[in-house]
Amino acid sequence: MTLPQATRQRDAERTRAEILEVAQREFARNGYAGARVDEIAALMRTTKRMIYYYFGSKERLYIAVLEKAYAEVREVERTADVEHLAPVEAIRTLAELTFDHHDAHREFIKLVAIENIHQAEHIRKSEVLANLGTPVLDLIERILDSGTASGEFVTEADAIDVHMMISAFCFFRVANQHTFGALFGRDMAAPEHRARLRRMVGEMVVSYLKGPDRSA
Amino acid sequence: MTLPQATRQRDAERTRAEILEVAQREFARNGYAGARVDEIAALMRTTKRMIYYYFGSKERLYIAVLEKAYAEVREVERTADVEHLAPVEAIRTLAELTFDHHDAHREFIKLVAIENIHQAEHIRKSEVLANLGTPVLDLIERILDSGTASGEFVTEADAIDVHMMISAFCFFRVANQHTFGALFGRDMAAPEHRARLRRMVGEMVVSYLKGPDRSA
DNA sequence: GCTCTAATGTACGGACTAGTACGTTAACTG
DNA sequence: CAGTTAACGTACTAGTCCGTACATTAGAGC
Repeated sequence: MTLPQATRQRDAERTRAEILEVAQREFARNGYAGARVDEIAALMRTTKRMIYYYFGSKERLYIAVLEKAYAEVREVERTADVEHLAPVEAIRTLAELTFDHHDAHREFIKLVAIENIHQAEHIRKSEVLANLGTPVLDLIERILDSGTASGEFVTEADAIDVHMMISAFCFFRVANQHTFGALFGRDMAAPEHRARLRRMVGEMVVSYLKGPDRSA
Repeated sequence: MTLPQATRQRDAERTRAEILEVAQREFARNGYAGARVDEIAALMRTTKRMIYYYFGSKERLYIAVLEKAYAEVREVERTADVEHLAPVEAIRTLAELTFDHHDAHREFIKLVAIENIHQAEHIRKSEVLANLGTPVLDLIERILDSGTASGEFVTEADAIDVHMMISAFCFFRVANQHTFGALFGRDMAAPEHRARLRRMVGEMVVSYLKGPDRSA
């Protein structure tokens, strides 16, 4: 049989994938400037030569890592299934799923933080990422429309605002856990806090959208 | 007169201060690993030799930058005067002040983001920062107690949670503006969005604390 | 099996970068 | 105004790090 064997010694796909995987860890851990090409090579079965063979430069490797990470995240977003729920529960569930999602993709969070330090210059160099629409915005918009129509939501807010509010909470809890922990002595990643904060983000966005008119 | 003149050529205080100032810009712009000691020196009236004379190493310089930045921020927090307001307005105003504060200290925000990428290892090395209490927590606690006593706040939340919620929103808007802008085409720093988001953070925290029991 | 090329390994270069050895001078003290 | 020292400048080093020239081989197609 001439089918590609799992044990074959030369396998472009596999080598490329391994480089991306190891590189993501290294970049997430040390930032762009702090990441070492030699270190990435040392953690692989292959050599530094291959990194340049497949990606050309440290920067293009970094961009490839970003593209892969964003692609995976988008895939998860696409599978969020909350539209069968009533608006209040739909938006609460979406917030909690976003929370779980941030909780589960810490390396991605770090890459985003790193990219912001560099003012997103690498994302802007990538045609793939620059044109990456986000289906979650459409989803939020439909939920908001539905909630406004039924009168459950009274606060005027657009989908981007709501997405931002949810993301801010979830992102901060993961991205800033270290300085927050050092300064306030609270580990936001610990199970007991994690569970409470998860409920909090749902309550927060629902309360906000239901609006202030409670003394009516 | 032997008073130190503004034009004197040798002035330890002034040199030290200038190094810290330039270093803060350089670290905030490029991250810890990306910052160049030579570049800091090139942007000053003095030389690299002085950086090592006063701070000993790149890392100790970085820690000194962090300490100074945190000290300034704490000073601002200390001057927040909202306790004469009723609980709802107090917490709303505090949120908006926090918003303004983040808006005005972008370099500090970046330093915090950078420090989190390094898992706060430098903060933990600093005795000054490790023991930096935060008066804002006491303030929030008093507001919450007051609001709970008057029945205006029904949601159970502690001061750290509320502080986290506010900080997350304000921090994210500044820290993630670049990737957010690149992906969603919205500049959260633009004046029109800035003003709306400022109202949003106040509304958000007030709505959350007032709680869900509006259909009573 | 032979050939051709994609895939891989080795060894090194050139530029950069944190840190320092050594020398000098301004300014305070008495 | 002489002596002392804190403050400062120059020139260099040792090591690091991205990138590459050159050599080699596995495997696909004929």
